[in-house]
Order: sequence, then C-alpha cells, then structure tokens
Amino acid sequence: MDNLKDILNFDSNAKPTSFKKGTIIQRAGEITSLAYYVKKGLLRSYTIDDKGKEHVFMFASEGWIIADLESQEFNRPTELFIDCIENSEILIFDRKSVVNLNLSNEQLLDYNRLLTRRIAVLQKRVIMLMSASAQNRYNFFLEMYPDIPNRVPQRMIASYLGITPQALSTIRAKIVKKYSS
Amino acid sequence: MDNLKDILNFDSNAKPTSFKKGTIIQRAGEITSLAYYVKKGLLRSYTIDDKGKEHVFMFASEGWIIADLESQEFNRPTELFIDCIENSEILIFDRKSVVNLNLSNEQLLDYNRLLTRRIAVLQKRVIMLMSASAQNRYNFFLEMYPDIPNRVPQRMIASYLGITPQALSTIRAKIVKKYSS
DNA sequence: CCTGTGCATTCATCTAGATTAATAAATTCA
DNA sequence: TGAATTTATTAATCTAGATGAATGCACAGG
Repeated sequence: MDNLKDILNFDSNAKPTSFKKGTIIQRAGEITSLAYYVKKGLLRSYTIDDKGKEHVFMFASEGWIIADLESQEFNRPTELFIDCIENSEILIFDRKSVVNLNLSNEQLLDYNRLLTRRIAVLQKRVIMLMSASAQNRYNFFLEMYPDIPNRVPQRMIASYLGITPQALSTIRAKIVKKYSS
Repeated sequence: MDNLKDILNFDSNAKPTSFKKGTIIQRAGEITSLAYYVKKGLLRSYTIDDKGKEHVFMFASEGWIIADLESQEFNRPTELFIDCIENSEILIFDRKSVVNLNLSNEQLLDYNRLLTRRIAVLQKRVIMLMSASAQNRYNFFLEMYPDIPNRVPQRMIASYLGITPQALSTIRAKIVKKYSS
C-alpha cells in the first residue's frame, strides 16, 4: 500500500469534486492547508515570477497528491497556483486534519515512506537542475514520466524542465533528426 | 520537539563517532541505508558528474541529519558522497531500523513533520533553481543559512548554488561595490 | 462553419554564466 | 618555517539557452 488515499482512510465512496480543464483551484497569495488527491485527470502546480513567467513545479495525474507544502509548513501564503490540465475529479482534504485521523502506526509509517519518496524525487530533480543539460533533463523526464508528455502541452514540459518552449522545440528537432538519419 | 535525535529516541549518551576534516564518510557506488546525525561539526553531500565536477546537494551542521534518501528509497547504490568540512562528531544510524524502534504515534507524527519540512526546503530550492538568477539565489542562501557561509569555502557555496566559483566571486565583487559606493 | 487566440516551430540575435588562463593569497603539512 | 597545494579573484573568450519576431497550425467558442 503506497497510495495516500488508502493511508489516509479516504472513504472510497467519498464524492470527488469535478473541475473543468483550465480551472484554477488554488491561487498564489491564498493561505490554505488544503491538499488535492487526483482521482481522475491531471493537475499542475506552478509559480509566476516577477516577470510574469510561469514555472511548473509539478504535474499530478491519477493517484497523486498535490499541495504547497512549503508555504503550509511555514504558515505563509502560498506561492503556487494549481490548475487543471484536463477535466478532473479531485478529493480535497485539509492537511491539518490528518493529525486527528487517529492513524495507526502502520499507516503513519506508510505515510512516512510516501513523504520519503517525495524527498527522493525532489533530490533527483535538484541534482538534475544543477548538473544536467536541458537535453539530458528532457530525456530523464521522458523516462521517469512516460505518460505525461502525451497529456501536457510542450510549453509546460519546457517550463517544468526550466527552459523555454523554443529551446525544447530545438532539442526535439535534434532527436528526430538523429533517429531519421 | 523537532529534532530527529529526540524523535528517534537516541540515547543522549550514545558515543558519537569522530571524523577529521576532509574525511569521506560515504562514497558514490556504495549500497547503504545509513544516515548521519551531526552532533558537532559540518558535513556536506555532493555528486560528481561525468565531467568530474562536484555538485553540492546539501550542507548539514549541528542538529541536522544527512543521507541519500533517493538511492536508499529505490534500493540503488548511492550517487552522493558525504564528507566532513570540519572535524565532526556524528551519530550513525541505520534508517532501516527506524521501523523497529516502536515509535509512538506522536513521535511518528513529529518525524512526519520533519520530513514535510525537508520537502518544503527542497521545493523552495527547485523553484529558485528554475526561476531565480545566480545573484538572487546567493542572496536567498545568505538569508536562509546565515551561519554556513563563514564555515564553508566559496567554491562549495558556488557549487551549492549551481554556478562556478568565478561567477560567485563576480557576484560578491558587485555586492561589495554596491555597498561602498 | 468561420474566426480568433494560443501553440509549436524556426531563425537571428543577445546574454548570463561557463571556460580558460594567469596571479595572488591562504592553507597544509613535511 | 618554507615549499607545495588549494583557494579566491580578475579578465578574455565562448556557448547553452534566452529573447524577440515571424509563420503555419490546431482547435475552442460564437
């Protein structure tokens, strides 16, 4: 069991909230302790910097959970927007209430493992951002999240990788050329 | 209580291991589930890329814990070196044994909070790497870890920020110039 | 069924930061 | 203590990827 839904005792009949593609669920500046479990569909979280440029922090497809742990942990207004890339069904829960769920030791250990895994993923991401070329980061992304590229516009993948859509386009052109020669 | 040592029931009289400055405690390629609690001194973890270049992943001073959660979580040989920037006293423990400690629910929740905090820090780091200039990253680093810069050589700070020592030197020169004009 | 708005791509140009190299200052250690 | 090895700094050049602009496409909404 490494599914947050099970760990947190979600009622499997709990009514998910439906959101249409494009809906912004959370806006930077809000103070919230909500988290979003994706039952169906695809969400993304992102910041907008002072030049108005978007930076995708993460994608969340079925079974994933998405939230701004950073601002929640330090009780600050969130810096992350969260919106729907597809029509989605979401279970919304309050992270504060997790303490009151009276989870078993086993569940807590599982929850723990999940958090550790998240740390592992972020560790990898930091190291990649520091040491790998855009080209390598893209290849790694394709391997790591093979289902995402087909569901997400290029510009968002570029943003996740920390490059411009133009740069990603060039990288892709190079790859095509390589395989057709 | 947000100190791993307390949470994990460390015997406060437990004998720490002493390491001399420069000692490499862990090498890339090893398979291990060890973690290092810094009782005194300063450690760092880093990768070495295929061009032989070091990339500092994190620093750990007193009270911090350092380990390669990524490779441990996925049972792969570690990619991180860990070494001592100062003479250090370290409590070594096996992350696998945490499950057997029979921690109370409260301790597990605390441990949870600690992991969440770590996620928060990494989230911030990823966003900074994607969206902020070297200049801004350096300023943020100084604010966030005011004690580290005095204990760590410039080149390692540069490496942590994802830039070359030369670039950091230039940034610092600019700052000095700004304040002296 | 159009029509407009956003998206992907290509190309020309620009720039933050890398690389290389040379010098001076600080540390290490025999 | 003094030679050898790191480290920090400055400056000249180079480059990955950014920026800006133009073109053709896709498709969302009237």
